[in-house]
Amino acid sequence: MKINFLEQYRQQIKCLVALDSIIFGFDGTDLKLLLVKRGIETEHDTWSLMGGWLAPNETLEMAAHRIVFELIGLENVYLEQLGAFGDPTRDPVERTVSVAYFALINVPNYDDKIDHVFDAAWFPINDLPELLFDHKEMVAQAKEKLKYKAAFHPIGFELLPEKFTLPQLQNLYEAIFGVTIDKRNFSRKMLSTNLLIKLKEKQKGFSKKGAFLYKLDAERYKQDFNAFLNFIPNPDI
Amino acid sequence: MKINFLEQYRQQIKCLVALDSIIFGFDGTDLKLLLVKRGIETEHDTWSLMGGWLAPNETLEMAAHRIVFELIGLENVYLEQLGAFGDPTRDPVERTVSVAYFALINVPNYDDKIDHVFDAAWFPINDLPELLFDHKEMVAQAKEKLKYKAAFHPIGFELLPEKFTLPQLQNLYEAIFGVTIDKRNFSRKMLSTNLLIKLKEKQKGFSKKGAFLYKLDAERYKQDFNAFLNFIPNPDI
DNA sequence: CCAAAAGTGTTCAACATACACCCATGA
DNA sequence: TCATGGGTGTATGTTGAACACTTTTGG
Repeated sequence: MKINFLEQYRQQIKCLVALDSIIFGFDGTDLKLLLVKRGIETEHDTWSLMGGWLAPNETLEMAAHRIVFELIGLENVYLEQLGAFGDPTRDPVERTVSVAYFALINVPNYDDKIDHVFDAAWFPINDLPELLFDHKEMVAQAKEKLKYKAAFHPIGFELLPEKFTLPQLQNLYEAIFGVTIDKRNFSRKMLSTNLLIKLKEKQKGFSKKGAFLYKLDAERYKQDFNAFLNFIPNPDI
Repeated sequence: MKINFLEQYRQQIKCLVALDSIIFGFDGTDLKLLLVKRGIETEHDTWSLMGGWLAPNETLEMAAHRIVFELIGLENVYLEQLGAFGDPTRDPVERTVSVAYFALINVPNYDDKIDHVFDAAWFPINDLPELLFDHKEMVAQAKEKLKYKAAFHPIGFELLPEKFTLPQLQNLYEAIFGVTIDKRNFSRKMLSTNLLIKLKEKQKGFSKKGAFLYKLDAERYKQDFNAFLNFIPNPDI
């Protein structure tokens, strides 16, 4: 039973290891997904997640960060692993195991950068084009995971600019969970977490009255990784 | 920017792809983990998760099932992906990306099979030996994920025999979440799900009075993948 | 008869939900 | 002045949490 252990390693197949990132963005109203046009001949009209290859001496997470940076110039985005996708038929060119990550960014904050990237565009989360390989399945899983996490953790704030209004925050949660929420109940519940600091300024230009801006209480945000909301309607993962 | 796409594939490094399974078991009282002694010379005294290599033409999940079957003879276990672990230093022999799965089984149901497997043993979940590579981290993440899932889904039942008592079920939840639960509140909440069918038999031999046995309502169990319990005390994942 | 585990109800507090009107402003 | 979106309070039902005694029976 016990064979030479180097032999055991030598006999095994090796796979290409790819990284694909599902990048969620929020523009204050709608939840969106950032896609790129695949730069290879056979699939040059197909939209795709941000993908690239694992390099020697980097961790999976480092690779995911590097690829997002190389493709669209974004650094320090919130990235979290979704899982590995390894169906032998998923990439017709060669057997590839892809590790998917999802990222959360605020659209207006980065718009100038992304605008200059050729063949990258935001799509409404519920109206996506055809996607490469098994990327559709990856997106579906990422949406579910986002729901789950957002129900218990304040990760939703990663999607917002530094200063935001309560109606924006409510739009975000409604987009994530695909529900409508009573604004009175929403504001009471949200403010009761004490994670928000009300500013003196108002957002101008969108509504006539203007809405008060809030920012995160950075201290509490770091410590309070407890269950804090309960908007999750039907956690099916 | 657009280079030949086959060239793009050819330039990349390839990695070994391993699968490691975290196998949780429950014996009616304690939550346990199934480990094997690593069968290679350099590490022959180190305990390890159930691991093996990805074969050509199988999916990741098929491979994980095959490996669990080959090592301990178990089929049709509940398996769910935990994620990929790819630190370049995690396996000192050669660069390996490992995809971890966790499994839930009922200990007494399979004890006869596992007893005959050389170098496999159950360990209490809170008293584990040193583990190979990054397996300790994998176990830690699996415990967190188990908490999360068990809070919303009836997956806990995978760990129980077909017939079980309410005190057993309560022990299980207490072991998963590391808390104590009031038995009156527990039984009321659990029975209110209508997922349990009370049998006429009692469990004999453990307590003097004997406890009524229950079984799952298979119909409802399949449909009712909704939030159904709320024992989750502090979901930190 | 006694030790050990099983079983069972009530009260109180906290939270979720439902619901409607006035305010501020730009056009 | 009016249309649009922002902001606020209350009442009701549900749910979670805390809490102690009786029952059964093997040893």
